[in-house]
Amino acid sequence: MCWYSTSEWMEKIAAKKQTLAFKKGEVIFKEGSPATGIYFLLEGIVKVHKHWGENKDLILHFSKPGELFGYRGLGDDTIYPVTATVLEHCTACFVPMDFFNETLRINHELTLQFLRFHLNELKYAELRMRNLALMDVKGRIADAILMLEKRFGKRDDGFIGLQLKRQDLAAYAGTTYETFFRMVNELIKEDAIAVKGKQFSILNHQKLAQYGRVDNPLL
Amino acid sequence: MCWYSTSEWMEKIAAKKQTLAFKKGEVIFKEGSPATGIYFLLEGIVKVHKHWGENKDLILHFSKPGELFGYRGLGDDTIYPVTATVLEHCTACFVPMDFFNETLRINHELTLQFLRFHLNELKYAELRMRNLALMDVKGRIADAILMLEKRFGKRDDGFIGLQLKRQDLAAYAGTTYETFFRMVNELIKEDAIAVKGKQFSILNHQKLAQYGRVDNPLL
DNA sequence: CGCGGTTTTGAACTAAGTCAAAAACCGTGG
DNA sequence: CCACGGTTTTTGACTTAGTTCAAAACCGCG
Repeated sequence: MCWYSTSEWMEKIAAKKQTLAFKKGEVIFKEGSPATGIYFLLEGIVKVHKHWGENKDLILHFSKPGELFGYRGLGDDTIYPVTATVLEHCTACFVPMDFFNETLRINHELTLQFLRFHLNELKYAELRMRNLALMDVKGRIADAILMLEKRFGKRDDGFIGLQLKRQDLAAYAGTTYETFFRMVNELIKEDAIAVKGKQFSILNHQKLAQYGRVDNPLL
Repeated sequence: MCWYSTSEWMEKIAAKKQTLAFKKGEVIFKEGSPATGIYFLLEGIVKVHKHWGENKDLILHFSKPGELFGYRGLGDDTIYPVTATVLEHCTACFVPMDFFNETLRINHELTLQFLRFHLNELKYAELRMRNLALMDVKGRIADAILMLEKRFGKRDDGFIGLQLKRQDLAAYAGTTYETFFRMVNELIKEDAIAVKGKQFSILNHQKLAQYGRVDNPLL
């Protein structure tokens, strides 16, 4: 996910531009509002999500320090197609759209890396499309948990290095709170995972992967 | 969708490289097989899809002449994450991966266009993710039909310029054949669309858009 | 004319969503 | 240290959208 890992560009940016702080629960930008720039996350966790109807939304992505978000505002129309909300207090460095576009025009290496990054994002998005359309809820939840461990690692005690509300986990798996809850219980009963408060840990990757799927690039 | 429209690159390619012909029903490349290159479609229609389980699959995209497909094989792993199957007899020009990558390395303008294209693809994929997760079937079918008209235009008699099997339409909307059928009946009864064999036409965009959604960039 | 593939319909079934209401948990301020 | 109010968590009962299965009817075509 770190397309820019070999790029010095980001460091330069981070040093030069102003950094902003956002507190838990704050909305950084909202679906439908004009896209003014992209953000480079220095600390904290952000969720990127899309909503539908009154109180439904689907979480597309959790961003962690060192990653970009808001780049979905680039492209043909300059409106954020997603909302970004702070899950854990964060600081981010804001890069105005013009500046970023200009940089892309000039820096071929960066453009290539950015392209590469998006190719992977696209693949992942399409994988999830299929999962949402064809896989059952249990499988999607299994995938969600595997993804979390992969992306946020696990601590010494085995629990995943990121604690989320069940509501958010459910919204990532594309299901309701209650259904999520029931499925998690089943997974616990089957000794596939263990849960303690907001902490999740995977006991049996094998079993979990049976529900989810092998060909997930994030696993 | 025509990211390359202003690029001369494609013409050069099409002139230089060999073109291949595929007949209806033929699989051009298959999910999981090594990605050898990308294709530039000259004639015909191709569906790009992902499968799951025995007999389920989700259609991600219909490609028409003048478009690329197979670029999803680019990126970190060089395995096609999708299958491409011919819907209407087609000819395509094959561009080996190495060559394409090399071109990207050299041609900055092309890279930028390609990036732009993918940003839009990503947005669209994420929009559809949300639709699959949160919208009901009727809405997704409405969207599918609107998308078809938008992308393939309508003929003089008002019918959409592409005829698909219901099976494929259902697979695009992420539902079963039978459900698709029933929903289409409802839409007909409500005078939102008209159907004649494989031909679909939209009678009331307004009504259709109510089920689907305004914020679809393809509409 | 008959055969293979669609289309159409009905009925049964089930996965998942919805609603509602305890129970547990948590910070915070007295 | 406890009580309080609000947010999560946990459960049960119910509803329903959508799938599945199975069997007609239909249609184009060799």
